[in-house]
Amino acid sequence: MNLAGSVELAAQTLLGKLLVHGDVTLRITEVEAYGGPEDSASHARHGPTARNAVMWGPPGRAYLYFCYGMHWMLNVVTGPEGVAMAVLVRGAEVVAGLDTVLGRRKAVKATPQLCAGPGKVAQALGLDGAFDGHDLLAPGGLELREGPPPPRIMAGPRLGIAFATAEDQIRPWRFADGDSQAVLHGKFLQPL
DNA sequence: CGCCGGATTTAA
DNA sequence: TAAATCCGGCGA
Repeated sequence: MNLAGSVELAAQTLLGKLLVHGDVTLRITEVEAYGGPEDSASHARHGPTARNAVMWGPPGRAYLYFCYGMHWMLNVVTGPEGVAMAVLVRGAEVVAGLDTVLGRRKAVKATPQLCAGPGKVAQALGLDGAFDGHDLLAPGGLELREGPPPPRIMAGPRLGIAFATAEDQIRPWRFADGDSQAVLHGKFLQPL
């Protein structure tokens, strides 16, 4: 899969791809692109630090970070090595391992929103900081695999980035599978 | 070294 | 609508 181009195209490419960890397989339904030379919403905006160092590494690695004191967020690093780009996985559908996911999510039954939300995705896959820097393209552990691309892609502004410049807040770098229910706030999206 | 605030979720 | 909850980044 092509993760080396622009981060917004890489984000669209990741829609429909599969995340596999143990007996759990998720299909990506919602993503957001971050990074590039000038993106005031990106964790890379202040340069490399111990936390975001993986963003400058080769594409196909996982970037895990802890947020709001309680949630882990899964990103897929994209772009050429030396350029900080990453795609936040915001939503997914359970393809396999539902019982494991229900246990981790502390849910009784499956709903379309079971893994709709970045914190939910990482929790469903059983991820934490130990997976930061993990190679998603190599076999073993957490893997990113090919999957059917969505027939329709929706796009809109990214969420939760009030600290960014107005220009970057408007930038339509959030993408979703137009036919999936595992997408939050679908009303703010329009066909790509 | 201390403060500010965050790429969120959940329940009331 | 607010609380939970903690660490990274920045300024002093």
